[in-house]
Amino acid sequence: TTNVALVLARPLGQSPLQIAESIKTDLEADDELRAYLAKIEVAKPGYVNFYLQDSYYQKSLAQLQAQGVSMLRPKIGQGVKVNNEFISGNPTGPLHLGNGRGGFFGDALTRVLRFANFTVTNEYYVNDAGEQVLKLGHSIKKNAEAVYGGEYIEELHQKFAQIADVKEAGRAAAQDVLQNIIQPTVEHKMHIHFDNWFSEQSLYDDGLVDAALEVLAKNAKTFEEEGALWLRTTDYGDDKDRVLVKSDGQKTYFASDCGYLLSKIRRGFDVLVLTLGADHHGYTKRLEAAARALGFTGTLRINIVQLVRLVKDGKEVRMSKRAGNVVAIDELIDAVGHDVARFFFLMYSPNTHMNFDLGLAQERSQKNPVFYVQYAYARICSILAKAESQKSKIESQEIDLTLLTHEKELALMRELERFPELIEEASRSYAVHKFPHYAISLADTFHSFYDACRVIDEENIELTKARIMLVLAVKVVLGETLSLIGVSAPEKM
RNA sequence: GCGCUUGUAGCUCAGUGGAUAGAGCGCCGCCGUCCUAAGGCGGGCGUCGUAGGUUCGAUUCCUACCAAGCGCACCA
Repeated sequence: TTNVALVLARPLGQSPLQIAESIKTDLEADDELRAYLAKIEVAKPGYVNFYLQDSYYQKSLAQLQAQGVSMLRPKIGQGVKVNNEFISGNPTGPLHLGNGRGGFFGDALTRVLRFANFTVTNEYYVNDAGEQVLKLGHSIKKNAEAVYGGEYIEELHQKFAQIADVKEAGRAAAQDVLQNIIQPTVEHKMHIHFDNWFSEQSLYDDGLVDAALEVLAKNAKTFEEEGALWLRTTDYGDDKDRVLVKSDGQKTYFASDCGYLLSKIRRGFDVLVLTLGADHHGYTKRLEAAARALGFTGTLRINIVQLVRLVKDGKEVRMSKRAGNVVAIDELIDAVGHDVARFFFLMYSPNTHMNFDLGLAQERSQKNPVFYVQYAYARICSILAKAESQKSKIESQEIDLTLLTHEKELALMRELERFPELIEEASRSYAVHKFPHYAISLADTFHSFYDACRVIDEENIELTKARIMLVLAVKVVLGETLSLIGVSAPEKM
């Protein structure tokens, strides 16, 4: 359908219906279109509705069968290098639910972009250089300046409290947290692979922070005031200018960020993607400012993921034995399972302030639509397995797809047709939450088809063959959709 | 005080400058010789937070207000 006639009414000074009619007349005269269109209709205020012929969908299905999933992959990412940085939780304790949500989002985004032929590097920024390492040191030494608590601090206390220097103790502990808590959680619990664990300390070791300060000074974006060095971020819409080097000569965390941005720029990325928790949204302006001041001319996309509120019996839960004052993502995954946790987080648009009811976590997991989707996939596999066992009867070269004219078959083919445009749209808008919704919708259409149309019918071998081809196509697309969001596609349930 | 985000069905959430605003869950009823009933079919009278504005048309854009979350360091 198109509303173009409504939009054109004013500039053309004609009535929408008049314009719609003339569009209809023109298009109906087009021989090429006539091959695909069953009819064109003008509706009430001025819509033009197009009806595709069944043969269009049948051809499309045959094409998918012949070319496989690669035909669904848009070219829009060809030759574009993307750096996708996400989670980047401090190495001072377990990852919390907000990290989890951002993690699943970033990972799914990478999967979608890669499917659309972008070249993506997944990166985790490890804040192993700053003040928080010192805070961790104090915490494991349990002295007056301790800030972190929880079971893991006990363990770190046992291991590293004897190290005399606080900073050294903090470094050792941070390394331990990264290797024994964060990385296992990310890789084994969340099923996320990072190409790069980028160390903040390495920026100093490699001179990138100083290099960034030089570039910024050269671009005349810095100034000195009250003994400190500032970046004029207000030139780029920030509320206030930001300090790079404090009056005591210490570089700020923001200086590290500038070094990190310079590293990404020098590595030649066309697109820089960052996903931040909503508690860091105040940084977006200064990061954008820094990137531009450093001379970055590519695309910078900062995604803000709203925090997750954990609720139990209608009240917010904050305490966790494991992590101290937050609930750890690995605990949640242990409680509901990876697929459920992932699907649940990914279903919601990043700017939804979502509530996760822990009290209903188990129950919710039983009712989670992920099972509905996976069940559709398992059903497909079951049908195909049975078909395989009767291969001799249904095997043949000629498959007549024009037999697929049932209302439910056409509905299913139309649903499949949505997938390619969804990829394109999502790789532009980063709206990855559309995929869980699509998966539900496709599963829904399939279940309905399944109920109405028996696939394997020994009385009607020709129809059986055509339907198997349709079912195969659904398997490919549904399987790909699940793979894009990182949820498993089980052959049996 | 300023800024960002959010306010849509009982609950959790999609959605759109346009045609009767959708899904899941919950609730009610029906469907079993047959490829997995973790399924299907039917049942929704919603002030799209409130009030204005722009528009032929606003739930969608703008302004104000109300409510919620999060920010506003020479912290990280």
